[in-house]
Amino acid sequence: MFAMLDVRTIREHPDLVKHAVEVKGIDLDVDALVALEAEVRRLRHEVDNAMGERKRRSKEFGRADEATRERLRAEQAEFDVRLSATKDEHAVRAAELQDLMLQVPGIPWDQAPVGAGEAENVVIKKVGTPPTFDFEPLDHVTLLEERGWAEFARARNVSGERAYALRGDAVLLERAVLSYALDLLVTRSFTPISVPSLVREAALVGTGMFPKGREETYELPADDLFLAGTGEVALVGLHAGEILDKAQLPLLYAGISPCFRREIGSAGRDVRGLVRVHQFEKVEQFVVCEADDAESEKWHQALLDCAEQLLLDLDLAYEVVECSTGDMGLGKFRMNDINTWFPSLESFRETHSCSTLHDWQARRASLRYRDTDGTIKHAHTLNNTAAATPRLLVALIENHQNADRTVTVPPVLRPYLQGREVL
RNA sequence: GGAGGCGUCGCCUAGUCCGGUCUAUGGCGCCCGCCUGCUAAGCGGGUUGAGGGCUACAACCCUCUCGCGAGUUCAAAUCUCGCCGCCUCCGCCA
Repeated sequence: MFAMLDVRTIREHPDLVKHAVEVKGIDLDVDALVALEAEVRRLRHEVDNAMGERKRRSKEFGRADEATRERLRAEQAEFDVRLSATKDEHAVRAAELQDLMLQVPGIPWDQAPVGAGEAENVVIKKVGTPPTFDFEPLDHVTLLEERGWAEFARARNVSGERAYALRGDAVLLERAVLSYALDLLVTRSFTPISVPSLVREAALVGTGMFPKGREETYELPADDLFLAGTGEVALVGLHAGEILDKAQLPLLYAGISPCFRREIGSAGRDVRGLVRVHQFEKVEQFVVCEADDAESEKWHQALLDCAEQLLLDLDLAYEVVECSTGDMGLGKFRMNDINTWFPSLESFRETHSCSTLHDWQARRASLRYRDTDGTIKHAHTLNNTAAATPRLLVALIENHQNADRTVTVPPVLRPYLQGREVL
């Protein structure tokens, strides 16, 4: 049974949910949900009692003689008609409830800026300065093409819009960034893990991607599978349905996987180059920790810090944004985007997104743990990008380009490129 | 793609052929208590999960839960079908 909030919480504190619905701009009738929940509970109770009755009758049948059995069979047939009618109604109403429950938002952080969307996000930190060039800098598409580092036209002939093929040093640089990100996380005790991109629907519902993000997701109907837009889907899915021991927490994963997004909602936007593509590589930070506000806050900061460290190491200017309630999405408690400077866009663009989901996602995926006192609780989950390429690659080559069309390699990446200082 | 085997309450396991006191057996582990200079052993009890009644998140009671779902039946761990997963072999293949 999926549930984003405990039904009890919704039942007993509908105002909390209503408030979340309002600030997140969600179309959901909480009163109707509460009423439906009561109805489902009533029907369930009715079914439970009838099942008990049926059980007793069945036992009586076993002890009865043949004449009595005939009578009991007849009675039971009549009884079953009513029981199955109630059962059917319960099933229908429970399914309706389920649909609504999947739309119940997580309660956002009380200090998150309230607003309808991205416009209300607040920049809370700026680090580094965008580079100034004493020559006319190129945008990444021109630079990549001049250096023979990418195929766009040819790739699009093969695979359609937003397709690309990296070539030569661009491939090596991409590999270097991803390797560096993975290694950075490993030094911080994250377990590197490669996860499937091909996932079942249940995994997408469990993460919270579905039902809302359905049209954003590639579907493979012949196999009842989907292409995940992020490694988070499989990372949550790995432990879905489990009851972990508290001693196993926190789980720290550095997940690596190809990611696929249809970009239906942004058709026509960023169609040039590598900023927004359908297929990309990502190293993802993912944490499962105990259900404690201070603990998940701690990990939120840790995930943010890893991403910031990476950008510092890559010598890129960035800003950290406190995302508004309308921008953060259905399940999130808190979201901080990190926007990195893109010279050709003359602006900061999202390269990382750090989210705390509290137990919202864990409830959906039924990811629980046994606490030291023996009680079973839903864990908290968090995630953040570590490095997503090729978008991050764009920032790297645009920011570090030189007048002679070479690109300076940040020192931390040189060990992954045979020590080369420029490409 | 083909053939076969298997999935029981943390782990292992009895039960499945011949449906009903299975409110699922036993062991290990774990928890509580007793005993005991300490520890171990021994003894007694507890130990799947979900929802509900009641409501103090205690006790007690009810329903569901033997991979998941549906079917047959008065009655399903047990019979039938579908799905999921694991194992073995054959074929094909990075």
